[in-house]
Amino acid sequence: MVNDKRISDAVIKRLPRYYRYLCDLLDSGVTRISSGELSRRMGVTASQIRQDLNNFGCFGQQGYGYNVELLSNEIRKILGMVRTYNLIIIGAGNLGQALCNYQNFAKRGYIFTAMFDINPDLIGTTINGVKVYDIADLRKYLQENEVDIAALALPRSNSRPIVQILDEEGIKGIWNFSHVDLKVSPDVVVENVHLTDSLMTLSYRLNNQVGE
Amino acid sequence: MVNDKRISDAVIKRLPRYYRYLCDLLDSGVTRISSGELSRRMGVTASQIRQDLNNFGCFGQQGYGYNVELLSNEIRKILGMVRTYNLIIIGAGNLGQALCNYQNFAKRGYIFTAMFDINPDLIGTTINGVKVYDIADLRKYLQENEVDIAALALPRSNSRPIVQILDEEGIKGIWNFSHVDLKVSPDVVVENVHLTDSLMTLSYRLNNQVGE
DNA sequence: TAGATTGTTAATCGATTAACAATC
DNA sequence: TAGATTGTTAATCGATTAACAATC
Repeated sequence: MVNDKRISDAVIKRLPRYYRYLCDLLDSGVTRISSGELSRRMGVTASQIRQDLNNFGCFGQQGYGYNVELLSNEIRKILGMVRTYNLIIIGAGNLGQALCNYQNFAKRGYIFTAMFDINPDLIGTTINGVKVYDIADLRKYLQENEVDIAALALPRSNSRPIVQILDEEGIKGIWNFSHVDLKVSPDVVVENVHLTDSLMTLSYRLNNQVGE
Repeated sequence: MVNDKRISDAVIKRLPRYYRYLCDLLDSGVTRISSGELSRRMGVTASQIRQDLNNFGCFGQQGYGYNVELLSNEIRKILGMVRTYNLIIIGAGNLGQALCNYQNFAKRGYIFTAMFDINPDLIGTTINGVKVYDIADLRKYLQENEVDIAALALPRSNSRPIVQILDEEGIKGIWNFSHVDLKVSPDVVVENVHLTDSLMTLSYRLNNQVGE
């Protein structure tokens, strides 16, 4: 894909939701949908749906709407879900294990290939078929294996040196669950999941009764 | 607080990050900070920081900047972190257990008081001091106990009837980890954490090398 | 063909940034 | 006092919504 005008983050963040609705429609046997009908179901404007999609191509047909299967496939392509990704998990604690045990990721092509921890009791064990390595072997592992994404599921206090190793060994993406902003090379993609921040936002809205 | 002009979601979402930086500053013994210096550290504009804060009050002083402790306290108040919240976790699987075991939430006043599951092997057990109840007893529990927030950590297929019970029994907030959009009364606050969506966004950016 | 619905341009709305008077 | 920095207004930028010609 040639780099046309840069696509805004707001649009990208909406794509997975479109994809989810389209998959649901497909499952319930709906073959075509108009932006108007989809807008009613999703609670967004039809204009926005059409604008968003037209950032990537013309997937609809005047007078008909969108073919659900075709459109869902297109979005899958746009999101890069037409290949598999190798993920490692740094931190084999509760969260790391939860991620590793969650079956839906593998279904969509996100494959956990290794976990790393500092705790000797965990090193050498296997979680959902994934081996837990000594964190000391992280660099070696990265040099010998193809890794796309590292999920950071460790306390923020330990993340700095780990992130440096990941960066130096050319990691492409970091899925960051540790409660700190990462400093990495500009070509490393970081996706933050700050659970504490999310909970704070929730409690703000609880007290200022925004509702929905 | 009187309902002035409605404060935008974008602003609210940035508050926890300000709060995090301010706490870090406090920990490292910094007592005052200007919007200019904070903007350099956080990588946002000073204008934005001042605009954001002035939605809630005048916390700074010309020629001086902001008192770190005072400002962090103000933001804590704004976010509603000056009281405790009772949370229950629906779904005592890996994710539910991970949430329950994470110590940082309790530190900030988010207290897990009960878990619920459908699995007989889990019911009656205790995780990090929190008892796992039969999901069949959810309604009764809600009627007999003060619950502020329910964390939904269960498969999407099971969420519908559970959400209805929560709604009917007057839950105030739902922290939704299940991969589906909830239909609830307009006064129930929903905060979504869609991990799969987050991973899709990451893989999009991986393929379209946005970097940072 | 007539009706429906897209793709796309134009209008509106809101959020971010810049500028600067007020003031500590 | 002079320098620094806020709070706030004005300018800019970008995102959302509305409108409609094109066309299936």
